[in-house]
Amino acid sequence: MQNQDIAQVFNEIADILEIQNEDRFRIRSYRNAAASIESLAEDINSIYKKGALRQIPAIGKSIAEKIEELIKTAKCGMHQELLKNVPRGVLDVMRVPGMGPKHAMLVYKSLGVDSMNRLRRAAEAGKLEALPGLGKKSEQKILKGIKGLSITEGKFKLITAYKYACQIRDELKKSNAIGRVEFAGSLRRKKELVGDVDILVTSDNPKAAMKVFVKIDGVKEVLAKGDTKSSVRLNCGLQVDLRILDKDSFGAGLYYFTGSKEHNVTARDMAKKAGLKINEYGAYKGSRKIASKTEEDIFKAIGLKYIEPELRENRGEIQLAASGNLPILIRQKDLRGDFHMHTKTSDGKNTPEEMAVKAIQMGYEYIAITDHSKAVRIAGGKDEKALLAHFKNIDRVNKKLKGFVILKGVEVDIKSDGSLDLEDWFLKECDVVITAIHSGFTMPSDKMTKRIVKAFKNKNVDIFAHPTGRLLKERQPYAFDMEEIFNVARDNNVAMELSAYPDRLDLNDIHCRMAKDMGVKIAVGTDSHSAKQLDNMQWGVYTARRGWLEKKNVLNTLPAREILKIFSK
DNA sequence: GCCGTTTTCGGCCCGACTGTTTTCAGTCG
Repeated sequence: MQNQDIAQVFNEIADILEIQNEDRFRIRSYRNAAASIESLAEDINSIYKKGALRQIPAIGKSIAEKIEELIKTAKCGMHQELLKNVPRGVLDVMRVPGMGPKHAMLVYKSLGVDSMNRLRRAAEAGKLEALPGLGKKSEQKILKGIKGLSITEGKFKLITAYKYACQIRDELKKSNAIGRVEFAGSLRRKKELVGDVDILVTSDNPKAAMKVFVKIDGVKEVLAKGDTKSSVRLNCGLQVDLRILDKDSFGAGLYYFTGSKEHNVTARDMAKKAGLKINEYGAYKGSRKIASKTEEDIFKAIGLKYIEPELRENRGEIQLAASGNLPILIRQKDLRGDFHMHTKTSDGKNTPEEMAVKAIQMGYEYIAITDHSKAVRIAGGKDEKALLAHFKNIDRVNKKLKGFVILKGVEVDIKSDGSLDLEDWFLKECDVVITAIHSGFTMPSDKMTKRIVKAFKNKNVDIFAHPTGRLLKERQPYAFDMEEIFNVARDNNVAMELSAYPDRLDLNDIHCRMAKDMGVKIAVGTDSHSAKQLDNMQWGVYTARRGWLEKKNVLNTLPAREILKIFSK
């Protein structure tokens, strides 16, 4: 049982308790526990072995016992009992927008609806309309909701959501009815996947502003329209919410709607204990408003240092903001180079020189060119001899460049037995050796761990690229023991890559934080296959910031001569 | 069910929108 599996059990328990109309605070406890487990960096099995379950936030006696039961038996008695009353299909039904616990129970009890299919059939047959509390409009909304689920499968990659959000922002800015425009929600926190886009604006004429919003090009349907809030769905399936805020309380609203929900709850709770109150209109002492204009004002009023949006996940940031010990997050301008990219020598589109020109424009001092090794044939991987010729070419380009250097590197494949795809004598010639897995993704965790450890023991290896191999919304990460790999990486001076490639973002935020805590260095690389893709660095920086990384944790903040010293080991 | 620098008992965030109602419940973020 992995962290995610256990979190899911507690979420299902919460769902069923909600359907059964149980005490809402008890329900929240299970939800909090699930969220807490999901955001753990460490494997919960090893926490259990250390006897430290109770030290996890939101885990008390009762839930700790259930975790133990799940680890030992892969089942939880209470969960099984609850599922006897409410089939799992009823929980699926709750994923439909507009179907909450009350309606789910209603359609189950009265119509026997226990699956998404049955819900669709009941709605199509007009059976929902007749139920108390539901009507024709609800039925239509539910039908639409079911369709929407299958189209979008929920979430969008950050880069995709950002692209749409920027288009809408630019349209809104053209209108006279709209003043300031800001993003909020998970988009502003730069989560790797975004469920919907939140946009906040000021307006002297809210009615006109809402009219502009719902008529923007690309809007497929209007889900809700009010004086302060409207929601639309775009043709691509993405939901966009617009909220109109007062100028005087914009900061309070921005803070509130940026979330996360868990962060807000903890911050409000803390404010409350200090005799204050915060809501989306301001911070209050009694009935007197003491701050509202900017986020900075709100933080100051409740006695906190400013918390960057990427940190607002209730992972300890509020406590550190209170004591003034927040990390100073890395910024893109701290980066002096990019370690991971391909050229025409393997599967890239540009030459080393073209890559260098773009990198110089970006203000970098160096790049490493790291083409594929021969085993990755599909990507035009090359052998030692071809790569040496390619290095000679890089030498020629380097002579032309002033104050900039191209490091000679390779992305060498780790074969299934853990050996590397190129000879040691060649790897010694390289300035930078990246290693990565490109095949045999399905081997069991212990075998995969051994495979990676063996590769790390090769003294020439500097960086482990896209460590988990996951592709967002496409491919699950392959299994290995992250804690052991981090230990071996630290002891052998191997850096872990944070791939800025927008489909990868690998390591993710939680693993970045774990690496930082364990003293493992991170190298942010774009894995670019064209000069233009070097711009993808921003997505890596966002994930690094979500992972609490500071300048000192990231290798490519160092000048080239220090990098060469470290990589020569 | 969890939690504790006012508490081991008594709290636990709260406002907007919708649809179905005749003053509000359900859902959402």
